Amino acid sequence: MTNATFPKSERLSKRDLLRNVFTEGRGRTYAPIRVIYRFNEDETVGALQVCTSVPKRIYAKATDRNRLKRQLREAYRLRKGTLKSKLEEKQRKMSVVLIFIGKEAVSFQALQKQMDRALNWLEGKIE
RNA sequence: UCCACAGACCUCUCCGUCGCUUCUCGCUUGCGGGAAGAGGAAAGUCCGGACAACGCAGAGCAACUGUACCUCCUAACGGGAGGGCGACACUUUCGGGUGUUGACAGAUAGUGCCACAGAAAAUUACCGCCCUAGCAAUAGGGUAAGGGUGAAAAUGUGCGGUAAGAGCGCACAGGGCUUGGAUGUGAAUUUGAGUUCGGGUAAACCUUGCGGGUUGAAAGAUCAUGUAUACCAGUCUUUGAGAGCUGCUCGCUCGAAAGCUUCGGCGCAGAUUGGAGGGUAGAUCGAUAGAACCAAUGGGCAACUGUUGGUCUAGAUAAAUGGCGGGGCUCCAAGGCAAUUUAUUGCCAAUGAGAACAGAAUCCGGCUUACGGUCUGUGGUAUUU
RNA sequence: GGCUCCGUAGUUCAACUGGAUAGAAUGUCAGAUUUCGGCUCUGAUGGUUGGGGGUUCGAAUCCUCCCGGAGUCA
Repeated sequence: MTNATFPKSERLSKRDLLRNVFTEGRGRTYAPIRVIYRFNEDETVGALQVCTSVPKRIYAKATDRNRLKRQLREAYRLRKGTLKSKLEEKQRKMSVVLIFIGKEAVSFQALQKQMDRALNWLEGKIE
């Protein structure tokens, strides 16, 4: 597995980029995970930036939201290698938002399986 | 055994591995090593502070707002400790004791309100009783004993007294106010004298004592980018103009609202010229060593605190504690083994779970609310020996 | 993170500053009218006044603690 880290530079935190993803991005849903992505030409950021989110409307307690975000981030971190290397190969930049929209928590194995399918779909979009 | 209350403690642990945040060391400057990394409530934002900006000539009154038995603790508090008084419960050898609890100043400073019912809800007169006038019906007056109403009815009982009655007088009992003595730092307790008998409501207005400038870290400071309608200075023009989460502010005249008195200072707005650099987005500081924690010892009934020694204990900014594998421990328990009282006790234990409430956001002291477990103490209850 | 405000039938609003059965419209249901339906008329239905505790003789109203919702501040 190549480079399974998740430093701060790979997190989507700039306000303009985040707003653009939600207004102009394209998305698809894989079981409990909603994926939204958008290509960008910002020169100050790296090739791939990701933001995780859990809606407050479904999970009212902060502890539940924190735990789901950690699991979502962990599943992404372990499987993102091929997507990132392909982006660097094709000289493209991508912003991604991962939203947990399930009504109840699922096991980590099931989450990871759906994450694989979502990342494969994103790889297919790089052309 | 169960229930209630009070107090103390804990919030699984260890190893490996892949990652996250901060600090630190090393060098090859983006990698490696090391250290640390959520709570008792981090919550609600209900109080009190620290800190910051703005305001402030000084002072008094008013207004607004909070608070309210006493003493102490504390940086401060509406918090806490101890005490007083009242209420309730239990108990009693009827002296009291124990426990729980109270927004516990003033209703004898004033104003208001007290529905329905009732004669009357606070200078009361419907029935009744009594007196006078009258043949009588009735009229005038006296009265608060009796009647019923209501949440609440003019202190209660007895005797005297009277036309009938009435604290009108007296005795006993009870309450209020003023005042003297004793005890106590004080609230207060106890006792003597005088006076008095005036319903409730202040979580109605209010009165009295004490306190409060306003706004809050999205406060505020700095940097880079960079330019206004904002700011400063000069000149000219005009009489009304701008601002506001702050007791709105300002020279003269008039007028409406904005609180007053003494007193100090000062023109406002528009145009234009020059200076200067606002907003937006970002970074850094604020910002983590403190009214800190732990231990020993001294003081105090206690809250708390003095001294000495030791420790460094989260600082993130879309927001850091997670994933996987293994061991231990605890709990639930299918089932197995042994013993006998044949339905109980003891031992072993696959599998499963590691919980409940819940995630720091400037920081402290409290309060309130949510909630799992262990231990100790007190009280109650039932059972067995 | 701070500050401010609100909560009454299924829905939209009342209830005169504490006074008794919490009222009106609309909705729903039933009946009448109509060949049938609508409109119309009549009647009924529906509330732990967001929840708990307190003050008071009495609370939707006053006080306090929670719960839920909304607005606002760079």
